[in-house]
Amino acid sequence: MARTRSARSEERRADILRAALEVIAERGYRGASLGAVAERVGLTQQGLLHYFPTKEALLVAVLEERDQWDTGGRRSSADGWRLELLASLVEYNAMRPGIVQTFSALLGESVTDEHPARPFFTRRYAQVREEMTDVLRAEFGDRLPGGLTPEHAAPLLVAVMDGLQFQWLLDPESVDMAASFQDFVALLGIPDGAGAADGAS
Amino acid sequence: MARTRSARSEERRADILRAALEVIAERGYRGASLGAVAERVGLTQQGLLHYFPTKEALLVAVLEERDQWDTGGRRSSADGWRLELLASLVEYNAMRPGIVQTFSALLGESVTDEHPARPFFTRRYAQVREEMTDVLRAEFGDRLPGGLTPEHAAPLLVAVMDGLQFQWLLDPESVDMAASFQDFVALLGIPDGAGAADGAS
DNA sequence: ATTATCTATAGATCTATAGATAATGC
DNA sequence: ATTATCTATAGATCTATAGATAATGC
Repeated sequence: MARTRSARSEERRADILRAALEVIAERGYRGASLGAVAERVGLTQQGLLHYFPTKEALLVAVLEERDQWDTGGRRSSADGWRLELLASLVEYNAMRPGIVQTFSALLGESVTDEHPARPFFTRRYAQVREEMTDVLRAEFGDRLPGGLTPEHAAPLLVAVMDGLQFQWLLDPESVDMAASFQDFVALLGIPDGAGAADGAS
Repeated sequence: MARTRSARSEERRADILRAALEVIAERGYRGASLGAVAERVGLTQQGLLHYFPTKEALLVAVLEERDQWDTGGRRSSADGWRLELLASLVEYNAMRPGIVQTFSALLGESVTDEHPARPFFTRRYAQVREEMTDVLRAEFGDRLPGGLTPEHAAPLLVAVMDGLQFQWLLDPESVDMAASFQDFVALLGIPDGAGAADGAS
């Protein structure tokens, strides 16, 4: 029943999503107006509603795209991922402040009551913690060199990534997100202080 | 010239600030309306503006109060604080989801462009990292047992606290904020895996 | 025919200003 | 007098609906 959309339409939708990411990065979801997004793609606000019938539908599409972006580039299950590869993801993110800002702003807003992104983030974090747990267990077994179990390390890993993003967005000059994450990886993965980071911050 | 406000007025202001914290927790700063705050203290929106002349002035007052709350209860300098005491702060926070939600929402919003809380958070995080560094150096010297320098450990400590708050707010059943933070402290402070956490998550 | 856009507009809000009136404090 | 509140209201937005018109795809 889901008829295929024309290529032209698909392009438009992609343009709108791109614009929405930008506007949300600048003003958050609540602060973003459909008019501002529409303007960026050369449409009226009502023209935009032809593609996404409500503001919330647009948000959902943005979140879905993210989901795909996150999971699409990756092999299905835990294998193929390594702790070490996470570090390169963080490095990659450090080159895309726009995207990081969009999703940090959405994550922040999502903790407020009845925010439409809240169920998405709740689900997603549960899933990410599980995946991380699997990744760590595959790599290290039931106990990491640093002493934690995979179950205990997973939420910390996620917390460090998110927390560093906020500090870095607020003050990119003072926070080296990738280097700090490496420090944390060293802490998890290396039992004694031998290989701990030493570079400039 | 700054005349002392009457006790009655001071009380009203305190009530308004309390109400503002609640409304911001529920809807964020951008989503919070002066009318909603006013209603909670039994004033009209215009009546509230007698105490705080603009919405931004109210936000600033909320942030200042936080600053005082954070720094007020504490001895001035690094000494007196210990890594271990941070853990009890996290435990304490786990009992006050409202406050945590308010400030997590504000932190999240603040990464958007020109958000009025942005300079506040930028300044505050730089300061907190410095303080943490001092605390760690006072306790451990130039190298923590886990191998990191105080400068490297500080941003991670802050990141873990913030990141865990988001996960916990989104899903309090699944995330034990205090226990996870303890896990991290163990990682920082204990060289081998001997004392690493083992309790239920 | 269907899809893409536009104009017009209803209906909600929201912040902030102006100015009146009631309550308090010397 | 000064402080605390209120009513009235201007001026901006914002989302979403209705319905017309232009462009495309069979």
